[in-house]
This record gives sequence, structure tokens and C-alpha cells, in this order.
Amino acid sequence: MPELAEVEYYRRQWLPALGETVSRTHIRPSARVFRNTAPDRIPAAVEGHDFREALAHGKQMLFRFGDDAWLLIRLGMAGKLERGDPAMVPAKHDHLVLFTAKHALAFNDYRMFGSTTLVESAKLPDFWRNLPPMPHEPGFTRDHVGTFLRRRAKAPVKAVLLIQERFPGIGNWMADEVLWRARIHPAYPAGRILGRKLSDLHRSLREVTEDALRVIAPDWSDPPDDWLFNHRWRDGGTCPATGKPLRRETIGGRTTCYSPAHQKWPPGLRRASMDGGT
DNA sequence: CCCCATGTTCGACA
DNA sequence: GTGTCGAACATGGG
Repeated sequence: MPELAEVEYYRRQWLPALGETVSRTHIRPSARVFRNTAPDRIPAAVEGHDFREALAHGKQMLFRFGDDAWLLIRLGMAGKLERGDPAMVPAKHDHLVLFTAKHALAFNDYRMFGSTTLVESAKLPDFWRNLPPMPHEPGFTRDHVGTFLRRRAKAPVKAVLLIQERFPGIGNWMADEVLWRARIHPAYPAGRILGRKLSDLHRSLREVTEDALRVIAPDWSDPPDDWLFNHRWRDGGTCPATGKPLRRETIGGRTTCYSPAHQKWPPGLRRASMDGGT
């Protein structure tokens, strides 16, 4: 489920336990989510230490315990963070659970595309300090977007928006929402988005990110019906802007939903394989 | 049984 | 180097 806004929601699930001491851990060391780390080290690294920081950036989270233990968590396709009471009994897919006097903090992921990594460091890990700006942050400028689109000039813009090194936190549904709001065809070559269209795309990235955070992060509210979101997977879904039918296609390897009437293919360039559709 | 899924990575190939 | 495609990972839902 998790893109930037859902990740922020999950980070907040663990937040009430900040300042509490980890007294006990439950771990399923054979779970694939530990493939990048040594799970045996986790209990000793966090038990007896206080839960000190909870950070989120794009699709990843970083939690600090005591002076020098950090847990990096990526949720993959189906991962979740949950908070229960200390008597909570770990279920089948609760691969990591941290117990304090008042809470149980669980990392649950039945598909195990997610992962967690123990980082033992007295300071914020370097890779975290060097992360690219998220779309709602000040460094995320129009030029920042334009430069990257030119570097991937021939790729469909939809595929480019999914690249985390430049668009941290943008996933499949947010990318579709962004393009729909900016009225850009998802298969259009990234390098041909210039001038006013580039401004539209940049603005849409900021707005969708800010709106998604506002709506989803506090309590996982449903987005309003004037977003593409509520219409995108329903068979026979219609565009909230035009009332015309939505279309689903695989673009950049992912199922993509767009509104052909709203996101027209600009004149002057033919689509590579499929017909343009206006 | 079939297909699909809000993700990432890797190898093969043009 | 660019870009595309399919497979793999593991599980559940329709």
C-alpha cells in the first residue's frame, strides 16, 4: 500500500511510544524482510534502549534506539507498521515486534517485499543525510524536475516519475494522480515536457504530495471523489473532470490509469506502438 | 485454475 | 549508456 503519504501514516503509528524503553523484542529471523541485515543483532541493539527518533522520507523510515542503533524500514508492496498494547501476541506476519511498558510496535508484511536493516552508528547515517528533496520540500524546484526529465528524455513520463532517486515517495497511484492533474499523457516522452507543461507537472507533484499527506497521513481518510484515486480501479470508471471513460494500460511496466479526454496526446508526434487516442 | 496487486532488482536484449 | 521487457520475490483476493 505504501507511498509517501501512507508511509507517513505508518510512521505516526509508532510515534506514541517515543521516549519509552524497549524491554523485549519478538523476531522471526528467517523472514525474508531481514535479507539485508543480521537479525540476531537486533534484540541486543534495541533492548534496554529508549525509542528516540522516528523519521520518514519517501517510502522509507528510520527509527533510532538509544545512542547508536537505527532501524531502517521499507514497506515494499504490503508492509505495515502497527501499534498494539504490550499483551499483544505476534501474528503470523509480524516479523518484528518491539515491546515497551505501554506499547507493542509491529512491522507486519505478508508478502515480504519490504525489508528492515539494522544500522549501528552514533550519528545519523550518511545515506539518510544525502537524500533528495521530496516534492513538497523547498529544494524540489521546477529545474530539479526538468533536468531529470531531460536525462530520461525518451522514457514515458509515467516511468520516470516512479524513479525514487529523483521522486522519493511517488508510487503508482500518486504518479497517475499527478499526471491526471497536470493533464499530461502518461506515455508522453519525458524530455518533451517543457515550458508551461513542465510548470504544470512540477506544480502537480507538489500539490498531490501535499494533499495526499493532508488527507491520508493523520488517519488514512479516503481521498475525495474529485481525485482520480477513487475511480482508477473500478471497471467502467469515469474521469472526475470530464465524465468520460478512463483507460487502463501498461506503461513503464505498471498498470496505468488515465483519462484520454483529459490527458490528450499533443499533436506533432506519433505514439510508438499503440494509437494515440483523443 | 486464472489474473491481478500503492515495489524493487536483475538479467537479457535491441 | 538508454530503454524495454519479463521474471523473480511471497501471499492473498476476486
